Amino acid sequence: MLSLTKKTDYALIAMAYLAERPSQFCSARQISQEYSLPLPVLMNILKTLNHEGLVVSTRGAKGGYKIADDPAKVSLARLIDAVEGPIRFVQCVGKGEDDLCVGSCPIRGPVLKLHRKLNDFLEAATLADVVVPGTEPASAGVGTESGVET
Amino acid sequence: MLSLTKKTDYALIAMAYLAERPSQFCSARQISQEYSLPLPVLMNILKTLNHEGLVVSTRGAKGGYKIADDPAKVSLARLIDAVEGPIRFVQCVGKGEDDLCVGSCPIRGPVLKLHRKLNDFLEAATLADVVVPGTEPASAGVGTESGVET
DNA sequence: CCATATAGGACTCTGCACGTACGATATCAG
DNA sequence: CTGATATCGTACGTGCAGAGTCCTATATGG
Repeated sequence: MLSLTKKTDYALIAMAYLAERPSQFCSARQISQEYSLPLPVLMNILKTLNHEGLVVSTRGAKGGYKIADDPAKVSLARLIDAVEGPIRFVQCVGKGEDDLCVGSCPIRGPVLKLHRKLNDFLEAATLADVVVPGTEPASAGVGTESGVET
Repeated sequence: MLSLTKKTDYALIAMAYLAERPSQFCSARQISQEYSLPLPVLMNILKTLNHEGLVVSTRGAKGGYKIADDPAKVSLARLIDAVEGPIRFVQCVGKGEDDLCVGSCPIRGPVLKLHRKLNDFLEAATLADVVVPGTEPASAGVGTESGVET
């Protein structure tokens, strides 16, 4: 349904937390308590992030995680890709020989363009856009300020 | 995982098919045979599209579906919303009192902005962009005008 | 009347998101 | 050295949504 999973939510929160403390190691417990996230889940996510190189880890007592790169250099696309796997706006993006797209699919080309647009959008949006409250992420000239409720 | 479902794929194909034949009624069987889609599924989708007012239907022999509006006026957001329900880039968009966002969520505001950007992007992209091959789909302030060319 | 087509359900099956659990390993404090 | 704390790796279980099927009713054309 065109939504990110909770994993990405958690990952975003954790990365935001770490981005604000770039010089210290923070334990998963810290973050989970701060935002009431289920600890085991968060640990799994941090493990993944570590494995993908988005954070660095230190084991043992006083260990924890630290952000690996400058938040301004971490695109949302990379984060999502790390946590959820490759982004595929439509099914037949990465294959080329999808069962639907065997030469007869009339919407393949344009939809691919849309996919790239979305991808570029997520590439351009960085962690810094999410962390810093005042920042306008990628020219937000859209005035849709009304009624987000329901 | 940030992807559209097959329903949307099918709906897009069906709508594209109907958009190219705006003056005649086409049966679900026609479309399903043309693109090798499972007929019952396609019928379900067309039923939904009809219910949402995106197509008009005629029952009985020689019946079928016809596109309801000008393809240029049908946004992808509307189509997706019709088929898959409300678009929610992140979990806590439509509620305001999500379990995660009880005042302490540090990424809520910026993420909401991202959500709106994505939404506007899908609002701006229309069926015509998908149907007509040469059209540039929706340069709708999503930023990143990196010339993505096939 | 009969064939064809949609209308509108209910229904099953499967995969993934989500959360849990356990043992192993590495570091710090005493 | 020993114990406490933390990550590491992996495996398991549950619940829900996506994907597809089936059935009956209804309307139209021949």
